[in-house]
Amino acid sequence: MSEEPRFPAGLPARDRRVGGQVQGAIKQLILDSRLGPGDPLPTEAELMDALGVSRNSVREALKGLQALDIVEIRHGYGTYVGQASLTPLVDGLTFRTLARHEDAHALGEILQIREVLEEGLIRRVATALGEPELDALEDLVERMAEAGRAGRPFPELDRAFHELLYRPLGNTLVAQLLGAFWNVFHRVALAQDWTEDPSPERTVRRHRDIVTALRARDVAAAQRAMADHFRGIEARAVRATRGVG
Amino acid sequence: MSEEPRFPAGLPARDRRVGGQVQGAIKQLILDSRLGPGDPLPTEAELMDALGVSRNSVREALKGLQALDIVEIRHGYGTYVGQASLTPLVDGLTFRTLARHEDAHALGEILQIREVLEEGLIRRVATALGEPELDALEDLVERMAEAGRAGRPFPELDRAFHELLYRPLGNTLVAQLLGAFWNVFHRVALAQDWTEDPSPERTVRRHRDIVTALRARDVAAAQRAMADHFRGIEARAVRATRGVG
DNA sequence: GCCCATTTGTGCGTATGTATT
DNA sequence: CAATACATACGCACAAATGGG
Repeated sequence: MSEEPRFPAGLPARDRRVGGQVQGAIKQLILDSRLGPGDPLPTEAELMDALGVSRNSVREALKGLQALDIVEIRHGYGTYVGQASLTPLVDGLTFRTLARHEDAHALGEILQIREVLEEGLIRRVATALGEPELDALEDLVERMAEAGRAGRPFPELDRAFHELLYRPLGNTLVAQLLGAFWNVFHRVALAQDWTEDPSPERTVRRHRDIVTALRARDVAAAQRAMADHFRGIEARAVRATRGVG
Repeated sequence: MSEEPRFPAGLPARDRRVGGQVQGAIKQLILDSRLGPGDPLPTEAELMDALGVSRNSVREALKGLQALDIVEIRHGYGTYVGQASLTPLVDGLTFRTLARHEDAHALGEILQIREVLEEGLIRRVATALGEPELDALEDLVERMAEAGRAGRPFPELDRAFHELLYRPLGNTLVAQLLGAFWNVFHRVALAQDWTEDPSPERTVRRHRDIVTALRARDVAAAQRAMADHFRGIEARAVRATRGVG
């Protein structure tokens, strides 16, 4: 077994895994250039010149970064720094949940994380919520009740409620994370049959209980209301999956 | 074949382009064929034939799926179904944290999520932990103390402690999620200067307090110990970032 | 409205690296 | 070691989209 140098003298030394190296180089370029979301990146031609690789390699690297929402590619216009959002997590988790053949357990895991997060967060946000925020939350509950009476589902209102609830924390990541889990959960649920809420008025009441507890500054009651809320979702989930299986 | 309506500009562009469609087709192929992690995928030639697109399009789509850990590409061997792990989240969050120019706030957000999660989880796991698990945790603490006395840092032991702690929950997602946040946090910290723990014995003691409280089946004390643990990390973080800024 | 330059998207051919048999 | 199968990389040509004159 000879340890001869792998690269002939006449050829430029090319690292293995050029694709991965190019991705790293582009990420480093963004960091070094202090570029923020929305800022334009060099064109593919400039990148292949700057990095000394072919256009295909540049494009494949950009495709990988696009999947991570690190870059954003606009056809016929240019490449830009992405938002680095949590959409890759949503895509990955939805696929993962759909691919594992026992959806019930996978959905239960997601649900438990949401529950732990929201139960802990509501305690932290309870004192930070002012009257205007509480009014806005109550308004959302009213619109939920309205939609429920009209027989319309209200996933957007539910989502908005939870997002608004934790806004005072100023933690943008936790909002996006909860949104991501919410997306995965409802997307997987949509891929199966159980989109209809069997008892909307119950769901509305649980949300109203949360607001009431918060208005009374009763942290423990708010936590209990949130736990009840998730117990309701859980019951819905096991009933649906049992019905399917 | 239905003609898709024009989407508003807000939608991510990759969902309506051919490249995105090829990604979706490959994902659907995996789901329809009931393939699991590690199973082989059709070769590039077969994919371009099956989907009616060129090799470049297939490769770019695969590169995107590889970034999401949905497929795994082995040079010269073949493409396989990936683990759908949370590595994309790690990559995305590390980049996001490094790209936002105020690392302190971004790290604080991650830390708060870890804290909320672990504080809620330890309550749920407290009753499920048996004597063997507690012994294993205590053993880890002993090895931490040993490493601390020898002046060696012990990030792996810290990581193992928290992973072992929540194993009885049987929630694989939460373990991976905590691991992902841990990775991001320490990777970003490594990209700056503050890798050294100023007071290892303090860190060891906080872990020991957690085990002690768990052994006494004192849930409230365990939660307090966990909160103290994170208070320590927080203090370390603000001190380091203040020193840098 | 049309044309045109720029930029990304797609397809094809070819050579090379890598792992299995 | 040779043959085979496959991914990796490069280069070129053309199509499609966008924005501006």
